[in-house]
Amino acid sequence: MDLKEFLPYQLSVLSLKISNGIAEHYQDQFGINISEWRVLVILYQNPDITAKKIAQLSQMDKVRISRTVKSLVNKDYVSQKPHPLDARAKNYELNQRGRYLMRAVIPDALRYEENLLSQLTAEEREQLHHLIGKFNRILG
Amino acid sequence: MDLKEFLPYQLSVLSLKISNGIAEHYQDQFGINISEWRVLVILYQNPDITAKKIAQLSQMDKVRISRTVKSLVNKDYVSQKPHPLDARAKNYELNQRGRYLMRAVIPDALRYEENLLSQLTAEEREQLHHLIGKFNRILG
DNA sequence: TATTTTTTGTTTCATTTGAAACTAAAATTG
DNA sequence: CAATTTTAGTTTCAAATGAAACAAAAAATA
Repeated sequence: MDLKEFLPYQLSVLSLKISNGIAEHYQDQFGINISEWRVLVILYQNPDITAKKIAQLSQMDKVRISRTVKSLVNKDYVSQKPHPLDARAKNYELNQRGRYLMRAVIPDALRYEENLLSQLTAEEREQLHHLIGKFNRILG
Repeated sequence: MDLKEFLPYQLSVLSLKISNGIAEHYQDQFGINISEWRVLVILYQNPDITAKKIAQLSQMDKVRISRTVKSLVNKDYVSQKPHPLDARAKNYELNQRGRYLMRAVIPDALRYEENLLSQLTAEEREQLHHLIGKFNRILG
């Protein structure tokens, strides 16, 4: 039994390497963490949604969403308004500063991904894509 | 820009799914967490080593090693003795209970991995192995 | 309509984490 | 061989996390 050959271990190490690299980069360049980045992407594509919807779309826990949205409102990237039909909820959307930020961050993120993927052959990229899909189906 | 298609996001979700699944399983079945599991595997293969050596072999932080080893000693799976040449360090090894535990845990872990891998074709397994190696080389 | 149950979101609490500070010992240097 | 630097490991601190308890509103039920 060799830990280094054990698949779950390999995946965990790999994924940690990638997320830590990205987290550090976003923090340095834009002062946002991974949770904030994820919520920002969701809001970029889905204006005027509630925390619940953000949780669904991001696969993140509701406590984390609550805190992340609060932080993004404090940092003045996101604005909130009362939900028209449900007094418990609020609708969130990127404000001008938020949209401006995203126009800088997104190309940067895509470059990061592109840089990673560019070091694979077309065949390897295809295989990677296929395997991720397969694992997600297996793991539900 | 679709978060669900973004490679770092996909990898993070995938790896979290797998580690959480395993962590829960180990906790339920054996009362040990991922850190403990990793250190136990290392000690199974490397008797009489120091915390520093465990850190090197496991890729884990020294603070985490310090706490994990302490916990394993408290749970009476690991014994310690003074290092013959360095009074700062101790040598750790599995005791009888620890070896007994590992004889139960390791086949269980291998079954878990086996079950995951068995749902891939031989070709997919080969590709997976290749891609993990490649990513590790890319990411240093 | 009044009561109960469910849902949305926040807060509290305990746990995990690792950076930084620290202790003590070993190695190096003058 | 004293003084300094490095190393092994622990403790302290602050941040991140999520389960559980909570508040408030909506929905379901009687």
